[in-house]
Amino acid sequence: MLSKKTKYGLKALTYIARHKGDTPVQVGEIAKSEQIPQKFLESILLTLRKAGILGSKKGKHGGYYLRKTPSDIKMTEVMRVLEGPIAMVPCVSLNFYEKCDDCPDENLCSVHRLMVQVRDNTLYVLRSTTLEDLSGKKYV
Amino acid sequence: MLSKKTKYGLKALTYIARHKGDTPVQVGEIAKSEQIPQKFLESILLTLRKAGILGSKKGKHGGYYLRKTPSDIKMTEVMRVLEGPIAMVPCVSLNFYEKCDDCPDENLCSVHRLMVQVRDNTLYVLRSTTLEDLSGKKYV
DNA sequence: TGTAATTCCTATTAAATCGATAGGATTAAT
DNA sequence: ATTAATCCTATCGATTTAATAGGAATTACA
Repeated sequence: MLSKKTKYGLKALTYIARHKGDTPVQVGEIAKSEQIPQKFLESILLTLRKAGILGSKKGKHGGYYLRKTPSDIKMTEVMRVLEGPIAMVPCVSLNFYEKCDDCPDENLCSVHRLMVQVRDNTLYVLRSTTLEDLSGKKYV
Repeated sequence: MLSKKTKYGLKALTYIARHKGDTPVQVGEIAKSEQIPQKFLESILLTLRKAGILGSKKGKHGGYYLRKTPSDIKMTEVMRVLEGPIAMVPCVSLNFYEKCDDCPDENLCSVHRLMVQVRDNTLYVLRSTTLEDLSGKKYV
């Protein structure tokens, strides 16, 4: 299940990507427009900034902006920052690998092999989708 | 993240599918072999039985057996019973659909559209994989 | 220079979920 | 009867999630 954190984060990124002009976008504006609790959104954007996806300007007339052009922001990156591992089990995770306590041999584990398939298919989608795709009106 | 419930359930189903002979398989045997807490596994197999995937025989020499041949047990079915919706958000779920409170129009929601893609790819894998695939030695 | 507006940071909380355990009721074979 | 198994309900502790609270730091601008 996708966490609200990730959902809100994706919506906020989309909002910022659609924003015209070179002024940063304020949390309050996004929160209001997307119906997201402002304080919660603050912490999410902070996470995205620390991950290098967003930049920020403090003080009056401050706000957030993208550090890269939307077509360079892949969904794999965003999902890993907000949601964590893309794999459904740590033992098939590329970026957050962990061995299972139980499984003596991963290659013989039926669950492992199934989850590799799921991971590969999910990765394909997330790698080939960028923020530009999300923020466009059309979506193929 | 895949719950332990689902992971244990898949391992147990695989174990039962590999079992030779027409005697039912006992919880204790599976628990021991797969390193699963027995009481926890009991409740999982009960769930699978109520969902019609497993049958059971009570009393001495009792146990669990498959209600269908392994090649007829799709991963979509098992996952929905144990893990719940396959979709990452309720608003793109085929079997557990729920409208989002926020989103006024799903077709305009960037998250919705991304999650449809993820769902379709995951569904493809889970639909085309059966318990027979899991329990076979080889896996393509 | 002061005030308002904004991001930044840490801590806390309420609720939900997860993983597991407990204890016995029921059923069937011998 | 006795034994061995599934069946059922309830509970518990730990973790995670979603959100809130309160204020510190920074900046624009009158």
